[in-house]
Amino acid sequence: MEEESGLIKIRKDKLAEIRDELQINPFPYRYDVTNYTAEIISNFEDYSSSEKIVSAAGRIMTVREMGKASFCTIQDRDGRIQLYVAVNNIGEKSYRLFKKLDIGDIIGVKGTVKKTKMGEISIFITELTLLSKNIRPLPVVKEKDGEVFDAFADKELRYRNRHVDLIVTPGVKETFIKRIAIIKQVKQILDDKNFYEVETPVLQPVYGGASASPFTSRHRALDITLYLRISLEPYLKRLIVGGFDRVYEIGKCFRNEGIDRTHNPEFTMLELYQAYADFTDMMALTEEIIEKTAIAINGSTKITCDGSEIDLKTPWKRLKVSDALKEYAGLDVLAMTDDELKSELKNLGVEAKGDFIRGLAIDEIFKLRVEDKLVQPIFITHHPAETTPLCKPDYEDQRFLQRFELFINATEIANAYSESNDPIFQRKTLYEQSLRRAVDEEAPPMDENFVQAIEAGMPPTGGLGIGIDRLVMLLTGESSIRDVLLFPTMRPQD
RNA sequence: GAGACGCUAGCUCAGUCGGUAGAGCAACUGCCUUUUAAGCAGUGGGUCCCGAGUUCAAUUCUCGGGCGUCUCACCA
Repeated sequence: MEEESGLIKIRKDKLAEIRDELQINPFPYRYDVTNYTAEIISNFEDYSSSEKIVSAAGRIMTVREMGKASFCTIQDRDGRIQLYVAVNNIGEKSYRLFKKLDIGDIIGVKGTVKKTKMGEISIFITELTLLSKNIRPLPVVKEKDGEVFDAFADKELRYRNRHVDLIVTPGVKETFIKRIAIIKQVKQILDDKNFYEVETPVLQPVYGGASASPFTSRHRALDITLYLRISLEPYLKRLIVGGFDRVYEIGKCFRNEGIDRTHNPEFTMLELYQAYADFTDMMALTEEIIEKTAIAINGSTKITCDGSEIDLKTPWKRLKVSDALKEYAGLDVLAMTDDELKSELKNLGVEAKGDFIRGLAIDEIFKLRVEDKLVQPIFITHHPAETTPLCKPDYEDQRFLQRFELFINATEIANAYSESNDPIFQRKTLYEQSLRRAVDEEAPPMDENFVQAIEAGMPPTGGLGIGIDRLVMLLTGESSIRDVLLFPTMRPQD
């Protein structure tokens, strides 16, 4: 049992008084809510002139008690409204109840809507029903003229007690409602294009589709190790083979890595696969998804992130990795010898993992020299072939891939390929990748069943992955992934 | 992984050049029938993150630990 603070004891005593002295059930079963606070305020003229009886429910957020008449404010799903609570209007017993109520209690009220002398739209209540008694006090956050006083500001407490944060911190709930709307909008765009939304296994005997350490679990009855997926790719491609010509999934992926401003161990990915398409189709689709969603959510393609003004208006710039290195770092990597690349890496302080691999070296230099300069939306294309085994080489130059990454605000937002569908090539590249486990523990193991699926014949396919959390960060202007995750991963206390 | 910073009342914070601590809000009691960061008067509330060391004495100094925030690095 947690040790009890005095404040909780006092509230428990009040709870008992409400039950025993007033003979009121503090936790009744239901309440007929016919009005939301925001809706009452927007319909004020109608409701006040017709003297309509409104019925609303919400949590008490402020109380101003004055003898025999008082004011308080309740908060419901998307707004607040002031209540005028007078003993003449609700009677002695209800007023005695009101005096025992606290900030944080949930009540139902009925009454008419009027403006007070000070001009604030209020429900002049005639009926008060306690719906739930709070016994653990909430932080009391006050506001005047948009200025917030005594904010619930400790981020650790906010993340560990998100339920409290959602109640008392202005704007938090709105961010998550935006997140919901963003996902809904993205799905709408894909559904309109006849994509099937599917669900694939989270628990997998073999993981793949990315280079990352997995979380490991154990199935007892089967006595096998199962991994939490690190990407959606391997199973979605099996569905393309299976004849679902357009599929997508928005779901959690898990990577056993560090936590920072842009990384959480579990995060939400959108991956989609479209048969008969290539990476240029994926570029067009990416532009459409993000531009349309931005307009649907913010009414504009302009956003502000970490102080940068960014315009998501399409079309976006496209630049090959090698050209980006020329433009942003002054390096002509195509003309550089291996030794020159090695020395550049050394200058950047990178230690080689295993044998020198030219393509990986170029990719590494790109990340360190170019990525943080990519603020406006840009498709970076034609990565070195060695960076992924799952993508088709470009027909013009087999050293590079038909791949792009979308960068916005110096962060990778999307990644897409013309998917590899040559089974001979695929078996070879995946096998070679599995050998890299000797020097790179994040290289995934061989997935024989996946290769057999490709051997069954996969149509030419374009694939696209979008980090949903990062997209939400962009469109809400949040700079930490924790602020767009309802319950970010935290180390437990104690 | 590195560095900086933080942890004191329910919340936001101050403070103690080493002598076990304060404010505002919240809470409690009283007054108040149009308030809105309501007001007025009064009252209570603390393992000062944990442990060790130094000291007559540690919340304060030193060391170690925990947790977090931020920045950097890593994470196709």
